[in-house]
Amino acid sequence: MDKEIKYNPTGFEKKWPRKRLKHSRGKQAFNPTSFEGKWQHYWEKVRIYQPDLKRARKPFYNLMMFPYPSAEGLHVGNVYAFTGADIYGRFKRMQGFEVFEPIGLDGFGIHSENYALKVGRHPKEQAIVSEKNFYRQLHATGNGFAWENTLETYDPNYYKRTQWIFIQMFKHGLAYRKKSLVNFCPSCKTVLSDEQVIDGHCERCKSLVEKREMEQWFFKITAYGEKLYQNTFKESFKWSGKVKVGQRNWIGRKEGINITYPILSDTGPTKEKITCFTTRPDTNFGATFVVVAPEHDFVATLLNSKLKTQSSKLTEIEKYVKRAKAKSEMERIAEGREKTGVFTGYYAVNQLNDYKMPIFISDFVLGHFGTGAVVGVAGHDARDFQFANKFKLKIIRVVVGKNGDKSEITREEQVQEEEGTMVNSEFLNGMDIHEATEKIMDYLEEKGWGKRVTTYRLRDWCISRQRYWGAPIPMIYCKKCASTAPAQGGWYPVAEKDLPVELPDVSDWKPEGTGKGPLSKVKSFVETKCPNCKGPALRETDVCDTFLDSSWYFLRYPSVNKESDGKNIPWDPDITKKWLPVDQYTGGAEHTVLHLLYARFITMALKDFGYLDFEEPFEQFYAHGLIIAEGAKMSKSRGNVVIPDAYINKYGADTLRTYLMFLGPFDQGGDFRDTGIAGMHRFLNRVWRLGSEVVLNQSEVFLANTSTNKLRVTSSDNHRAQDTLTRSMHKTIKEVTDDIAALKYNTAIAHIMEYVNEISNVKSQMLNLDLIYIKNLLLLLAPFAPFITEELWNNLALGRDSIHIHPWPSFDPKYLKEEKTVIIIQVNGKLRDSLKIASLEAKKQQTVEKEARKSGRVSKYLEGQKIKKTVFVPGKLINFVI
RNA sequence: GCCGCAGUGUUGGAACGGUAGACAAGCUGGACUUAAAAUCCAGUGACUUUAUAAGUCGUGAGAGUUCGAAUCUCUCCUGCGGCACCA
Repeated sequence: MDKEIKYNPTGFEKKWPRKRLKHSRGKQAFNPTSFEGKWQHYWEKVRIYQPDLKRARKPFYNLMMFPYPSAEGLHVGNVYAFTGADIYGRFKRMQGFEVFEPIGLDGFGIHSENYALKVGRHPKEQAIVSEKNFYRQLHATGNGFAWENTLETYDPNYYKRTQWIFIQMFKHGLAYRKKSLVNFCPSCKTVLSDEQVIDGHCERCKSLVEKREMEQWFFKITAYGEKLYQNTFKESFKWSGKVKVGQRNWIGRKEGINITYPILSDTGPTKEKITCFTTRPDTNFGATFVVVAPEHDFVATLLNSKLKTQSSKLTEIEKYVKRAKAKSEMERIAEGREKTGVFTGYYAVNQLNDYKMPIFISDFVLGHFGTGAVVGVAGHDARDFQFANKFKLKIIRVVVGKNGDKSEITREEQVQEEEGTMVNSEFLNGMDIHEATEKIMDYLEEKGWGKRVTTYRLRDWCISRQRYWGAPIPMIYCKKCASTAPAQGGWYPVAEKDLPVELPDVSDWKPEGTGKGPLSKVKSFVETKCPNCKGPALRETDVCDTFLDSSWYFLRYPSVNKESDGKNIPWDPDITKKWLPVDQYTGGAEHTVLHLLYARFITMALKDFGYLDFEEPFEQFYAHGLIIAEGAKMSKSRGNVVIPDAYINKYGADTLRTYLMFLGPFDQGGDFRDTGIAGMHRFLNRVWRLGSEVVLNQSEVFLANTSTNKLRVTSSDNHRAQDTLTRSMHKTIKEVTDDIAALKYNTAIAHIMEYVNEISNVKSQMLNLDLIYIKNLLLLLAPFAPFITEELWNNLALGRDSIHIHPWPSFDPKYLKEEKTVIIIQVNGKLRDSLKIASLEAKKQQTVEKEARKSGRVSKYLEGQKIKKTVFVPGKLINFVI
């Protein structure tokens, strides 16, 4: 316990604060606006939130997801997220860690550009306006940000490094161009990544996404699928459970087997083969058909007549494939699950039983999953059944479930997808499906008909955007080199010394949807020299997905003020070694498969390139909850977006912060209400009044007992009250410390409130209130309400330095032990009475039992009854079973 | 359909298998005030009642484990979030 409670005018004057203590006898009204600005300014001036990045001994990197600035500014959801993260950082700082808590703006990208479009301003001009507004608000919320390390993704000094990362990806073969069906948002007029398509709609503007065949830049995230998946199971990977599960689901790892079947025509064997991926090879004796996706190579083989097909059949196939490819996402959804397809005229041979399985083409099979071909087992897969039913294909039962039903499968409800025992499967008969799966896989591999494989749902990250407001992709295309060195494809990265490829300042920046970005119209930008042959060449005119900007920003923050160009990498290696990986990352769960996956991928890649020595960027990730308003998610269209400014002006940032944290558990969010915030303001006002009752004596400072019956307080009253309060204080320190460590802010605040109530209760029995009680109250409250605690700390001259760098209070366990313990008395598990006895006695069954029987409330139940059993929990309860 | 999370007073929410409803909000009554605000005090799960006291019920529904269940197990219902024609 800190003993420094005496007022020390000399030490106090020297360093902190400059303002002279006012011996305010009269109560000052609680007026947060009168001091919040002052402290924010002062904290920055004396740099209490600015750790020594080079020399820190106990570094703690406390990161929160930076906001995308747009629109009207920060909303209360941002304040919620940042406050929750900040409280943890402040707690760590007071525990002696050198906490680095940076903030910046994710201002590049479609979100900000769409807003600029809406308000009719150039994105660059809008960025200046937004930046100012966001930083003003972020200052006002009272977070302990390292303001000397801000970054903005649209700053050329930042995005030149984003471009550098692109180049490294290209050089290491992880960035490539590919023509394929991509997601296209007709409203944003650009392509999107799979992760940015939510339920077939654009993640940003909610428009229905179309499929278009276009050539785009991709990042080979699939190369890291296995690692991205496996790392989530490591014990050191301390992330919110649902985010972990979300990542795993998105990656969609599946173990199975690729089975290769020879292809027959009507006339006999061909040289062709077809490979199907399945996770259920155990059912393969029941396979009766094969379906391939319209994009499958086999279809091409038919269309280019490598394999002969009747001309009428060929026309039919051509028609089907054309229609399937033209189908938009919208039409697919509209069609539901109704199965369509066309028979190819060829058969695949199931070599297990020589069954001739007709080969169909159908768009329910996805070209990009597995091998793009599936083997149909209609009896044990609902989709296969639907298909077989429609095309009148044979259905064979090979598994009998728990219900023992061995009948023929003729209706969809009978399809047996669960556990069971094998039948009609020769050497597998009688085995359970898991045993059979292993057995058949061994068999197929032995025969050379199949090979065990792992597949992933995850697909490569489409990085190109046909927009203006982003980092230009730093690539150059040379037609001449494309013909002389076709292996390179004619694409060369911009020389690193020429970075950044600056985004030209143009007036014609709006997206057109032609498949090319606005930069393609800027001749002076497009025309350049080939880095290879020095001849005329053309720049790439697409810009990077904004998620690339945010996939590495945490690497940059600690190095913001270091040029670190000696090593030619975007961060200082020594500083990075000291601060990374991030110790604690806090953000919204909506980024489960977007930002978090990309950031992990980029980090892994950079590690493999040798630029980093860790592969997971965030040791701990905490997903906070969502703040809703009037029972619904905040959105502009609903008109229920809560802007914090008015509340900060009216009640102060402390009230808003503490109120938000008191709403409920931090990972659950809550509903924002005006009545609740007024209640929190009342609480802080009580704290304020407690702290304002200061009286200076000659050598001592204490809180005067203002109660009217002070004269009647005896010294034994005083002693007893002191004792009660001391116990309460130590208990509160323990509870609040434990709760903050577990991010249980709502209960931490409740415990502080209880403590304040306790002070109020016993105050009238005390001659004066020792300052230690107030001091610890302020320390516990400091992470939640940084301004009011600092102001009172200063007014009461409680320390030489800011409260926010004062050591966190500790508790003495000896005060946690109560002298008397309450023992619960139960009869048959029902509460009948309670007993307050000395703690030592409470551990002895004999004494407790004797005392318990004395109780009238208990004895009336025990009378005339035989006690079968007595359960005694020392120090807790006694239960008579009759 | 699959996976995850949740369901407790009027409301937000507390409760290592051991006093359900901490702490708040709201409401009711009272004190102070010319009045209001602010502040302070008291009450506030439902029901029975002989009502300053005693008792019964009560944590989405039902079963189970246990001396004892909001908490553990199973089945079901509802809500939220994620994935979804993924083989």
